[in-house]
Amino acid sequence: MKAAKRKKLEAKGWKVGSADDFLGLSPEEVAYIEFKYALSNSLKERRTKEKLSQVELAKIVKTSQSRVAKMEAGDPSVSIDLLVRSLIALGASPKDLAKAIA
Amino acid sequence: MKAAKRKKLEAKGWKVGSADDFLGLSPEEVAYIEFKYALSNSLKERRTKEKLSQVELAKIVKTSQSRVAKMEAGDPSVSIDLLVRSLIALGASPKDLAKAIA
DNA sequence: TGTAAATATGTCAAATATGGCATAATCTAC
DNA sequence: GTAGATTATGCCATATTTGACATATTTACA
Repeated sequence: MKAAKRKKLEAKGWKVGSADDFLGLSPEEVAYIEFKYALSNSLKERRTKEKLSQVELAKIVKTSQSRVAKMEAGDPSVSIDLLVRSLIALGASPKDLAKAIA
Repeated sequence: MKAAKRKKLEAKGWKVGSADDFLGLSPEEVAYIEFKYALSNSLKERRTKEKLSQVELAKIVKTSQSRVAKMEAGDPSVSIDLLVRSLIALGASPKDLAKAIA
């Protein structure tokens, strides 16, 4: 992992370095983060395709606009659970979810 | 949803009825639960295929045997995050994950 | 059968995620 | 430009998830 990307992740609050404190994330950590990013992107895609604002989506998912923003930003404070529930609320099927992460 | 299955879910702690208090879960709730079950099953499959005990897997994932048991049981107290992290720790690729949930 | 390994279940304090709120930054038409 | 809408960021009290532990139950096999 490049130092620049690493810095960016650290600045965003990712806990980097539990496995290797200098060279970067472990493959497992990378895989996990990429999994989340994939869901984030899929969520943003779906929302914009439906021409919903974050406020409108927040209402549908019963959360707040700020949390929707954090979901789409891949903020480390948001769980995969919330991302999946939000995608489902937007009508994503299991196949859609599979396609998003594969 | 059948009353029997419903009772079983309720007994296990699923919050049933937020949408429709008698007839069952909302489609979104069902989709979410099925998503989790798919990951649970995939985890158990992988673990047994690798001939690992729950204790051994717990060590790999840095959790406890009891939590592994709950993961595999689809216990409502376990998050998708933990299931995904565990699957990744067992070597599941994004494709594997996609296949598990599709 | 007994008994040892494996798995399941219940509980809890600590860690993490949550919605909600305020406010800042950014975008969009006029 | 600037007003209004949208999105981003920071914070916090509450809620949920966590690993760990004890203990119960089931399984495998002599």
